[in-house]
Amino acid sequence: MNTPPLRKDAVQNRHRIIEIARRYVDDGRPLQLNDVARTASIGVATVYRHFPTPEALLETIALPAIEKLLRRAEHALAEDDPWTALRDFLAAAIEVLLTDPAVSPVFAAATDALEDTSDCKRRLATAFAELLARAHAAGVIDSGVTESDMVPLMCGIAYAANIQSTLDPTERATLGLRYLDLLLTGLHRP
Amino acid sequence: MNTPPLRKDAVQNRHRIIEIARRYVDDGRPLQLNDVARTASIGVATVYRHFPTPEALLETIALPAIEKLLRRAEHALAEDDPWTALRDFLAAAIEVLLTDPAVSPVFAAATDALEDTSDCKRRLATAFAELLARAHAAGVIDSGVTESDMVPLMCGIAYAANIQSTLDPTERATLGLRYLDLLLTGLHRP
DNA sequence: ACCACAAACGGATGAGCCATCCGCTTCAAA
DNA sequence: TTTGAAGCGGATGGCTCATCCGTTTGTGGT
Repeated sequence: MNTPPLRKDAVQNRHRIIEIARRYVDDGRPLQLNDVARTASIGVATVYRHFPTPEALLETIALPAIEKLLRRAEHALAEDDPWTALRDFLAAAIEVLLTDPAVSPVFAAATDALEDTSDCKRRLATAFAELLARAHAAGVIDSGVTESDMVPLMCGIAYAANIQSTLDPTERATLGLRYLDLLLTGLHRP
Repeated sequence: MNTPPLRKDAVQNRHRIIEIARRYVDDGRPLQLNDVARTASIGVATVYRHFPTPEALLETIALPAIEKLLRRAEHALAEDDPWTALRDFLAAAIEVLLTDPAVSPVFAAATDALEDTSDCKRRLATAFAELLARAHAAGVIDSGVTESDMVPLMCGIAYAANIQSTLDPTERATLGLRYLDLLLTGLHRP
């Protein structure tokens, strides 16, 4: 099931595509494969061969940030106080969502283009479910709220902060953290 | 500045276009003007003449719902208790946002295609600002939250509820109201 | 060093969407 | 009924998308 290693010109092209694509998402330009190919001075077909759809490319771009978030979740599991653990992780999540524009579309998407993305999201969901379960067990959070509420709610906060298109990314992140705080006040049972 | 009345064949076409377009948004299909024209058995140019962009058509579709919301806001201003007034209005807003798929993109858009839309949004903002000011004056709401927070937050809640693409519109509305409740718990100062 | 072949490349190309332009039709005021 | 302005429609050129296939390039074996 494992694929043979890529040829060295292929890996080079792949990196170049990812590098150019990263600029596109950072600048908020739409990720059009033809366009990326031209900018990268690489044949269209090459880009399509590496990334069959814009989503696949976007997921590749977003993966490192999602993996980072996964590590944060696992790290949070080491924290003693369940509420602190949950809150800190959620703050990290908001920060990632608002800092890297590639991430939120990937979380919002119903289906994933890449196996890696699904894996990572699944593991993240597991870790987060554990964080939430501990908070529930300790009685520090509204008993009605589930894991399948939290992902959309986080995306919703990111969305709300992102609508403020006049603000720069840093300000948006701050705003997002404030919104999170409002929500958490609503969820917290001291 | 006021335009001459439309010819009767023109108004008929206009209605037909709106009627077809309404089906498109209700079904979640993308609102492509060429496509709408073909479905309506009307020339492409006619559609483009009435609605220069998809946004203009969408705003026309959404306007009645937004006007309804405006009336709800004005109605809420008659309510005595500032918190009840605010809460009821926000609940109505969520309900509209989640019931009519045309509305949230119009609110999320940074600029409006139609003068009418801008007018209506502006008046709604004014009424809402008044509701919020009363709540602040009565000290029943977090003092830091402003009107320019609330619109995005409402859109965020709608967005969060809409991500649950497996649910039907009614269930999504219920979910949205629950999310609103969580947020309001965080905002309320009894 | 060379060969052979698989892997990867690139761009020409056809399919499909968008929106405009302009010759024709229809309405309504006189 | 006439007349001209308002409205109509679809052919069309520009643009994006993604595939196909002839050519090039890297690699493992001799």
